[in-house]
Amino acid sequence: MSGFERFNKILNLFSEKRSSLTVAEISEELKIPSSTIYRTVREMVLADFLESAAGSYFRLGQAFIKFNRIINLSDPLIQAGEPFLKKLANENPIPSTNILARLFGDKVMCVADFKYPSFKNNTSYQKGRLMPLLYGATSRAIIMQIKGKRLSDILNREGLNDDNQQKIFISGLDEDKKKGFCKTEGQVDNGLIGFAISINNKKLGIEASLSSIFNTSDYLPEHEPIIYANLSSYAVLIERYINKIFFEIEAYHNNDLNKD
Amino acid sequence: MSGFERFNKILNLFSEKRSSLTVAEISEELKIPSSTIYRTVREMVLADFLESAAGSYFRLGQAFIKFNRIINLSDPLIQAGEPFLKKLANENPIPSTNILARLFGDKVMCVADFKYPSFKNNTSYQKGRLMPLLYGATSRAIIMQIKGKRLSDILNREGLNDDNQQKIFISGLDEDKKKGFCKTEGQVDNGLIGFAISINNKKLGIEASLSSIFNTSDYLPEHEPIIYANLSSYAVLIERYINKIFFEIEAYHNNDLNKD
DNA sequence: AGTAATATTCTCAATATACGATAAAATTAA
DNA sequence: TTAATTTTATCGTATATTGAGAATATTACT
Repeated sequence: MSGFERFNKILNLFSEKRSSLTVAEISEELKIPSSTIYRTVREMVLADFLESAAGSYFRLGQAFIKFNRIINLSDPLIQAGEPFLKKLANENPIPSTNILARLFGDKVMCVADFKYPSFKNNTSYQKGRLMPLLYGATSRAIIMQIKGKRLSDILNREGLNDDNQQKIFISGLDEDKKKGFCKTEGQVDNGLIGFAISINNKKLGIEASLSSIFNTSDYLPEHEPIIYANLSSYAVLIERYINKIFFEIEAYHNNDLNKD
Repeated sequence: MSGFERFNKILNLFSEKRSSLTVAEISEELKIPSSTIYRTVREMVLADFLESAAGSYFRLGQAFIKFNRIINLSDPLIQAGEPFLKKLANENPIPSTNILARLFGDKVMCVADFKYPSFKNNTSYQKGRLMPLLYGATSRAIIMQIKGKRLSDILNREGLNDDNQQKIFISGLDEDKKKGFCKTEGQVDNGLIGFAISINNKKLGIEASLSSIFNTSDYLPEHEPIIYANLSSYAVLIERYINKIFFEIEAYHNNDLNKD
C-alpha cells in the first residue's frame, strides 16, 4: 500500500457519525501496525489534516476548513450560483430548500444551499453532502447531461448492471430531457418533492443542476408552472454568469503579468 | 522529499488568488520533474483532492467540501457556538459581524461567523480564514489563554524575537486578562473595531474566542457595556454547551455498542 | 480534415523511503 | 508511586517511489 493510499484511507474513516478516532482504532480498522499509523498520523497532524483531541483521539484538522474556503471563494459554479439561491427561495410560491449540485467524478455533491427560514424539514440536502446518484430530481438533472458509454459505465458502477433496467432508466431520463426538467417525489426524503433543471459549462467541466425542494404537504399542482419558470430563468442566469467568470479566469491566465 | 510532503506542497500552492494550476506550473514552482507531478496529481484527482478543470488546469477537489462538512457537523466548538452567533448579532446595539475563532497549532482560524444583514464591510473575518496571530481582539482573546514557554515560543515563531518587545506585548495581554476581554481598533481592518472574550475547554483541547466586530463609524462609547454583557453571557453559554457535548462524546466512546 | 503543439501516460532501472518489529520514553490513570 | 497506556525512536530490509525519456493521447490551429 502506498503512503498516499494510507493517508486517504485514514481520512475516509472519519464520518459524520465517527468524527474522532484513536490510533489503535485506525490501526485495527485498516489492519496496519500502530507504529506505522503513529508515524502517518503525526505527519498529518503536522500538516493540519488531523488534530489531536482529548483522550488520545484525533479528529479532522483545519486544513479542510481552509481549503474549503478557497473553493468557496473560487469555484465558478458557487460564485455564479450562490447569490441567486436566496432570490429563488423568495420567489418560490411555498417554502423551499434550494440547491446547487455538481457532478464530481461519480458523485453528485451539493455545493451550495439556501433554506427558506420557514421551511421545516431536516432535509438531507446540505452543502458538502454527497447525493445518491440515481435518485432525486437534483441528481437526475445532472445525469441527464451524460450519454453513451460514459453514462452506462456510471450506471454499471452504481449497480444498475441489468441491461433492461438500464434501458428503462435511460428512457425515463430521455422523457425528462424532452420536458427540460426533472420532478421526483420521496426518492431521497419522504414527504419531500423536488424539481430540478440542468446547468452546465463544457469549457469548465461543470455538470450541475439547480433545484428546489418542497414539503409535499405544502405543494399544490398549480404551483408547478411558477416553480419551473423560476428555476429555468435562474438556471439561465447562472449559466451566463459562469461564462462570464470563465472569461475572467481565462483573461487572468493569459495575462503575462500573472506569470513569473 | 517524501510522498506526503509533496502532496502537501502541491495543495498549498492553491490559494484564493490562485485557484487553478497546471502540472507545468506546479512542476516549476516545486522544482520537481513533471513526470512525477503528473503521477501525484493523478492520484490526488482519483482521491478527489484535486479535479481537472478546463485547459489542463487543476483545482481543489470535492474532498475538502466533504470533510469540511463532517467537521461542521461534529466540531464541538462549532456545534456549541454557531447557533448563538445570530442571536448575538441581533442583540448587539449596532450592526456587527460575529466570530468564533480557534487556535489550531500556531494559527488562529475563524470557524464560524454570522454577519448582521445590514453590516456593511467586506471584513476579513470569514469562516476558514486564518487570522493574524498577534493582532485583533479575536486573536488576542485566544493568545491571552497561553502562558510561559509556550507563549514565548509562539511569539518567537511569529517574529516577535526581541525580549523587550515580548515583555510589552505580554504585559498588554495581562491587562486585558484583568479586564476579562479584549478591544482593538483597526488592527486587522481599517474602520473596524473589535471586542472579544475567551472561550476554552481543556479536556477537548479547545482554545477559542467569541468576538463582535463593528464599524467604527457606528460605534459609540455607551455601547460598550451592552457589547460586553452580550459577549460574556454568550461565551458562558457556549462553554457550557461544549462541556455538554464533550460528555456526550465521551459517553458515546464508552458505549460498548459503538465498538466492534 | 490534417498537422503541429501540448498534455498525459508508460516503462524501467536505481535508490531513496517507507515499513514494521521492537525497544525506549513520555504521558496519563489508578 | 506504580502501573498502564500512549507516543516516539531505532534500524535493517523490502519495496514503493523516483525521474529520464519514449510513446501515446488530446487539444489547438490552419
